[in-house]
Amino acid sequence: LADVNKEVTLSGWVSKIRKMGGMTFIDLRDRYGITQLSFNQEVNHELCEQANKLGREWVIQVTGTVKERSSKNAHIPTGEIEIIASELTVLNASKTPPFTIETDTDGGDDLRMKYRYLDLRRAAVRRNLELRHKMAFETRRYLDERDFLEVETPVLIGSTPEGARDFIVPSRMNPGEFYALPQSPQLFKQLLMVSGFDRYFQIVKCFRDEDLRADRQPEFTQIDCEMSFVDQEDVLNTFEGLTRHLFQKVKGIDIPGFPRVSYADAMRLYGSDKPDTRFEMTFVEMKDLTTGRGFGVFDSAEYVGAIRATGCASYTRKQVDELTDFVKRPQIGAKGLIYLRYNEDGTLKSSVDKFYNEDDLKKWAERCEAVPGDLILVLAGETEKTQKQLGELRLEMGSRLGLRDKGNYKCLWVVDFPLLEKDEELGRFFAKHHPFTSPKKEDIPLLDTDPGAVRANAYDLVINGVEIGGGSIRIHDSGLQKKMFEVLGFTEEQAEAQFGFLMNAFQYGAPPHGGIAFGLDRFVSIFAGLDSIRDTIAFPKNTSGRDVMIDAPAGVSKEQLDELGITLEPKE
RNA sequence: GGUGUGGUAGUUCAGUUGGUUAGAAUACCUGCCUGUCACGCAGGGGGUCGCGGGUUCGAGUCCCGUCCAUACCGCCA
Repeated sequence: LADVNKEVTLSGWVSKIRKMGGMTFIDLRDRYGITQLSFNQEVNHELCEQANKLGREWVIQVTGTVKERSSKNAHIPTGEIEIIASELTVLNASKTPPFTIETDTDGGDDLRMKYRYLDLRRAAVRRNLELRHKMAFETRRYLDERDFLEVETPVLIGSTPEGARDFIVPSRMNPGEFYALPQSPQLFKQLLMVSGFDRYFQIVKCFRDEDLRADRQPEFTQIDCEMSFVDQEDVLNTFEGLTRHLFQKVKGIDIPGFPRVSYADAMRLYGSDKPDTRFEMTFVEMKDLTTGRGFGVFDSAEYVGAIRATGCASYTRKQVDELTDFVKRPQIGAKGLIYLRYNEDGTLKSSVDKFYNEDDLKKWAERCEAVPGDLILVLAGETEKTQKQLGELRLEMGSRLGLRDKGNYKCLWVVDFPLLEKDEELGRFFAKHHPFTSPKKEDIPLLDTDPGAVRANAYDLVINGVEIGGGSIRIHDSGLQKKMFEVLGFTEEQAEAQFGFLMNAFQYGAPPHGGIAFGLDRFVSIFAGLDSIRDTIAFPKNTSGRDVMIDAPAGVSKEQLDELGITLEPKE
């Protein structure tokens, strides 16, 4: 409104045309929003006719005077003003786009990705990229103020067999040999610590050739950080600070200090190493209360666990059946679901009344701190599996009860991860984080006796049930590193061949160090309230790893293959 | 690799028990309309029902295969 009566020149795209007969209104869209242009037959007949000939998404330049509208639109920011056009230039015509360029577009995901350059014209998508920019910018500012140095690390590196599948790049100058794209700059950032860059960060593309999900892309961006002369507490404090800084500067939200939970407690209370702490509904162990009444399922179970759903005693048979079907889906894999209704009138009704009398059930309710109106859901079986299943059920109930509000942010550190994970099929241990993660000092003796019980100086940042980042304090002692490779089943030769350069470097005065990496795409999706990271990325891939816009990947010419010394087997 | 869901107009979708000429909304085109902003009104054009095979007098609909998309499981140190 401050610009009223000023003459302005605007350039942009024709978003909408409303022809009223004697008047024509055009919504002009540019990066900053929508402005209404007004044309009037009586005032300028020729210009109005010209405006009537425009089509959607034509690029135009308009000169005119800013006027206060006689009828205002309270729904849009520029709804009080319009431009009375005096000059109109068509800079470029446009084909009619295959979907509407609006916040509530009629285009499906498939089509939007094929015409991503049009999709990006939509304010809803553009805002995500603006948010991403702001988060990256504020990250750089926060880390710069704390003397972190951004250093670029190579993208063409060597393949390592540990961890995710590598993307492989053939080397023309070294026929038969291949680069790999980094899954993360892990080794390089540790080498930078040896070099004395005691605070490093990089906002960096990483690559993993694994199957995709809504929150997984083959190339994704990490805020990758490493610090020297620090312990776990320093790293946690620094990056809790970064997270709070981002919430403050980008979302305008003050988040209190992050609670911490050990991996063991997270599994015991939530059945997940990335619990959604926007709601409680923690697990209650029921094994001792449920054994010895002749109910075989519970008697034979290693674990019996319950959750209490507040106010759900009124659930119909159909609703309980839905929950039973939910936990019995193959992806979850429970055998069945036991319920106990604590009715409003104080009576108790369960699906196992045959085996348990009212006193028994009363004890269940007490253990769960249930009150009349509550519904108790019980799963039983092998401990680890059942906890995971109960965790899925907990999330489902949280969603059903509306306890997972996207605008409510709960941050959590999960700490004390196990160092190793046993692969039951191969019968050997793998590093849960990576092989350079340091064990807790007091657990080092267990490396020989009970490796599975060794806890690591490793931590994850979880926001609303999404793993946003993780890291660890690394091993900087070559003796301990050797021991670690031993436990992981590496021969000395294998360790030397794959990580020799790091082992060598560690012999030249490696400082104690540790770090963390945040998934920027996921971080942005949480801030934007999106379930998928796809719309936080300008040009994402679909679930088959394809870019449907440029149609990649695609075949290459025989000449290109010949230069690389690559021969393709004919498809069978 | 596995399980589920989906594929019909430019787009988003509906389509009954297998049965006449496959519909709606929106977009597009034409005309009318001087304060619209999801403008309105009247009219019009627009379909390889993903693809291949089968059952049947007859298939968008049923069966088999296949491709594509998507969510999840496996996988993702």
